[in-house]
Amino acid sequence: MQDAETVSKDFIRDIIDDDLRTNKYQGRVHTRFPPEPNGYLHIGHAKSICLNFGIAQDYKGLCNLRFDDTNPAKEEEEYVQSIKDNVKWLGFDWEDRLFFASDYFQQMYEYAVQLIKAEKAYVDDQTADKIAETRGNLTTPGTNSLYRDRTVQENLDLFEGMKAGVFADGQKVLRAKIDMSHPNLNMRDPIMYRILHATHHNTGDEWCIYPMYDWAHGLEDSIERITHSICTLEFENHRPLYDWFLDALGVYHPQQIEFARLNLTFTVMSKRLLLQLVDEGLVAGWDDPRLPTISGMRRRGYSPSSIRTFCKRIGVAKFNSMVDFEFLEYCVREDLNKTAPRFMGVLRPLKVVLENYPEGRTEELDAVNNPEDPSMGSRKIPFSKVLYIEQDDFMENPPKDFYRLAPGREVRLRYAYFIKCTNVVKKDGKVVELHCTYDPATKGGYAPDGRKVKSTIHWVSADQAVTAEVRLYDRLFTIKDPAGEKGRDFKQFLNPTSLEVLSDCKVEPAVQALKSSDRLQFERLGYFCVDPETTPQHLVFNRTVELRDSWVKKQKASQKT
RNA sequence: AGCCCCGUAGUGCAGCGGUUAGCACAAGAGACUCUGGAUCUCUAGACACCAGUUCGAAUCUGGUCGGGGCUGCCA
Repeated sequence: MQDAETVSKDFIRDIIDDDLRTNKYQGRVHTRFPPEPNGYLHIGHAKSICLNFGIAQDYKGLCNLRFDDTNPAKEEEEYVQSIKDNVKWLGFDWEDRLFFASDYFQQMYEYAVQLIKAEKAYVDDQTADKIAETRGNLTTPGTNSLYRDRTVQENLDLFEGMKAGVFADGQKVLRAKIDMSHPNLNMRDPIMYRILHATHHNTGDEWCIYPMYDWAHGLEDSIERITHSICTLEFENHRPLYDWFLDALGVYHPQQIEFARLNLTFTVMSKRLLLQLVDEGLVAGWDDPRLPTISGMRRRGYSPSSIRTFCKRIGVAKFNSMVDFEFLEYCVREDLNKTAPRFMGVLRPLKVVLENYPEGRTEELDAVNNPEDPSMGSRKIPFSKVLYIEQDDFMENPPKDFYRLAPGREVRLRYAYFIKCTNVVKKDGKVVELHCTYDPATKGGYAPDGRKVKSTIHWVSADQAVTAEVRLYDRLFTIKDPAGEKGRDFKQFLNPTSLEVLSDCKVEPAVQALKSSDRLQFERLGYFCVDPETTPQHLVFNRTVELRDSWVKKQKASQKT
């Protein structure tokens, strides 16, 4: 499906329009998505992916996938693979433009030599502590390093030594010579290279000096002839540095543009915090369906197009915002409503015996696969004397606005017959079985006498029912902004009931034809998908999202008053 | 505190000197319905504040207030 819809342009596209008008980049539009492979991508990254690849599509330009792998201490091959998978799954194609910052290490090194020769960079022997100390702070300027005025030759020799591995980690750094009293801290002689005797996922042990983000990123963009380098707001203060390096080198100079990152209610959106949840076993892994990771959402049952639509609709701006989780849910429901085949399944079964239905008889009834899309056809569902219905669909003493099944009440079984409850079987005060009568004249769900029922409920024939496991997910946290509580550990806000496993669910036999990751709707319950752990002997479904439920909403509203 | 960025319904965005300030979600009411789903209709709800420029300001300017970012050899 397409996500085309009329959305007005954002400020970034306005800038691009201007640049096109003034022919700033000879009509080119070239963006990039530059993740660091130090974790799994999340919905916030999806926003950036949709922005960067989306702009390239809109303007018939190009978008590169580039791994910003300048820190071997944190980066791993597993992450590279997952990121590639995620971008592809979201529906974007980098074609032959898969790049790594580490591919440019040699060229960056040569650029650094160029800066040294121009007396714009120097090797500093100070310790990390000393460098931090002499940087000054928000209100007081920093002070110059006493190694700041080394000769070009001395710097060249030392830098070569750094590269050759003659120094230990932290013993020396290469710094840009800018201004230790600059009001922007980032401009106080920022570090360009640090020594790290670590094995890099891509370059192995070839290098023991690694470039810092500020030095590397602009070069990567410049080398790839990026036109618009789009990043998040926290890099705003780094833009002067980005510009300074490229100007000092006199190389091709893209434009950095910053936008606000996505925040979602009831979750956390930081790789560091997500890593904690995974490492401490608080969730089942990076693809735990409760996580806002792309892999987690995929396993939860979100479709790529629903995520793309969401990213498009939230827009892009320059102020920090917090998007309601419900909005994401709205986007999946909207998509799945049109695309997911319907089935019947009972989560918490309540046995129903039809007293007047012949023993041993079975019928095949017609059911529509998707009322929103007739082209999806129909299927047969078995019907017999003993059925299961949802426990929630029966109340012994119902309030008057409950219009499902109750003693003496008649309801419709979807695609089947009208039934009326005649008797309630209880055990230890708990309802364990219902006796009902069915009206043979209402086959297919219509009464020839035109009488109406208040509600239609779902059911499964007991003999043919397949037992399945269903995993119900709820929000991972109990408060809107768990990471925003100052001085408190976000983990104390974890929702203890974010996962509920039901192991005795009864589903109609047709679901056995579904494959891993297939998405579906269990009528009246919500959208689900087949978990990868499913086997023919043991079906496992994940609930993606519930259907909107005005009955539940009503109940909650009345509870409050 | 210094520097930078930003303030439009509950939420997310649009509005680019003249609009009854628009859209979507959420909320409320109703219609329809073999999913209390979907769909349709309607309702309520915002320019942070104060000056100035202008015939005219949500839009331009200055100030006030409020929010965010920055003091890693992370990105």
